[in-house]
Amino acid sequence: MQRSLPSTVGHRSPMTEPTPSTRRRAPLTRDRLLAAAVAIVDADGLGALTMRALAAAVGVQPMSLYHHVRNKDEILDLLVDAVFSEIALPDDGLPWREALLLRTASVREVLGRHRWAIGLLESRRNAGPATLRHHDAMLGIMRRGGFTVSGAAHAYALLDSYAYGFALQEAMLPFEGADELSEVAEGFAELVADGYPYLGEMLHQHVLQPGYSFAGEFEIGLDAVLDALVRWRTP
Amino acid sequence: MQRSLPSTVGHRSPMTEPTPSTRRRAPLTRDRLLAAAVAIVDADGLGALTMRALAAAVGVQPMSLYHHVRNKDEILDLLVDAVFSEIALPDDGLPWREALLLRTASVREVLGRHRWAIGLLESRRNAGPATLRHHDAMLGIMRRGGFTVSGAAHAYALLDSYAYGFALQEAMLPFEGADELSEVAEGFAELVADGYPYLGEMLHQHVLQPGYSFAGEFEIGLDAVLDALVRWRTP
DNA sequence: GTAGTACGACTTACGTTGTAAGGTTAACGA
DNA sequence: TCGTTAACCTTACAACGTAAGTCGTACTAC
Repeated sequence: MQRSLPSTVGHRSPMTEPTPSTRRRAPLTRDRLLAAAVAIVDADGLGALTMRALAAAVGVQPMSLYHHVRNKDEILDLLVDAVFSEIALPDDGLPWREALLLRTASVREVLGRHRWAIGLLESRRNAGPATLRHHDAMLGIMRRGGFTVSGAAHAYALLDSYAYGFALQEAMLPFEGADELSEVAEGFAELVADGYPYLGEMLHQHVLQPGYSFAGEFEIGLDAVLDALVRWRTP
Repeated sequence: MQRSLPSTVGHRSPMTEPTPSTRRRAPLTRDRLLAAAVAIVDADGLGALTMRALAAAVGVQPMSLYHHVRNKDEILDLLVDAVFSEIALPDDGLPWREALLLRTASVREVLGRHRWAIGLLESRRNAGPATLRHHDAMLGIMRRGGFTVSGAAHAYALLDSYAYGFALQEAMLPFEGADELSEVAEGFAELVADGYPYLGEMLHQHVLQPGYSFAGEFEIGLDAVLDALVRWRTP
């Protein structure tokens, strides 16, 4: 803003020379937007994803983003779809149990890599193309694996409930990694002594044992879930 | 600071007569705050819970809230703990399977009643007293039911993954109730025809059948999960 | 009584957010 | 040459969380 006008805002800047770089850069696509958005949330969490920050990341002014997405909500939808597109879908040839195991482990891996994703899932109702493709492929694996239609519905609901819920619990953990765990555990110790006997037992006889990690519970539970699915296959 | 300085903003309002009502109302407690907060989010969702809205609901100015809570985050922690305190904990005398079934159904019921809760869980790392009490009671049920310590850990992780994940999936559904469902389904029909054969099959042969509701999947999956737990009991 | 003090409310103000409204420029088709 | 259009920019606004400070009241201690 410059000196001339004293009081009025003077929306007239000296038009900071058309910034030749502005004119020559690639014209910004939804894909570039999305990639930048993923980078931001991966690095600094969902809270860091503001329209201004995103604009800065791709080198434009905030309002320019609205030429490529309807609003911030649409960006969040794109993020969710991007997450689904990262989940590995096993080869068609694999036996159903192995296929489901691989892809469900992939769900956990992807949700762990993008720890913001679980929080987004809850609020999104608009499934994107990658999401639909993913669900269709999963149903295909189960149908070809001998599950009835309603059986596949039951199995899929159970499997994904487990995967999402596990990821959610990991996000809720008050610690991250073994060192933080022992910190938290110490603080708990006395608190637990009076009033929470079973939590204390769990803490000392299981959680604080060497080699423990909550992540390890995942395969144990997944194995049990997969075993449970057979009831919905045609005999 | 007082009158002398002329140019400063003059923080001096004519002191709108002490509002006798102000002086006579009950002096606002964390509990009243919490109740008002729950009412707001139940009615209009998490987005409607602003410090200003909450203040208005309890009849004070926004900043007065900070005498009772450290910041908004603490309110969210209180909300989560309030949710846990609503989950029914069955009598000690019940057989473990029945007890786990009842309380897990209660989890779903409570998370369904407060549909904002799942979204909050993910971001909260500070377990409140009701939460700790709840976990302790659950572990107690399992330990007395014959589960080993590590077995109880496995079982609890699986059971809650299922419960949370199911609630999360319910929150993700693009429809709510049977009528909205058929709306969405119609829009899907052609989209599904080309490209998503298994989704189409599921839609027509299962989801669109009379009497279908995703909620019904809950007990089906829960039964399977409970069956799977026995492997972690002492023989 | 009267002074001291702490509590619980209030006011003001700041920086940040998403985005509505409209302006400017470069490229293109006629 | 002159629209038209796409992509970008500027300004402005209401709503947010909350820092900082003010003030009336009620409970104490003398």
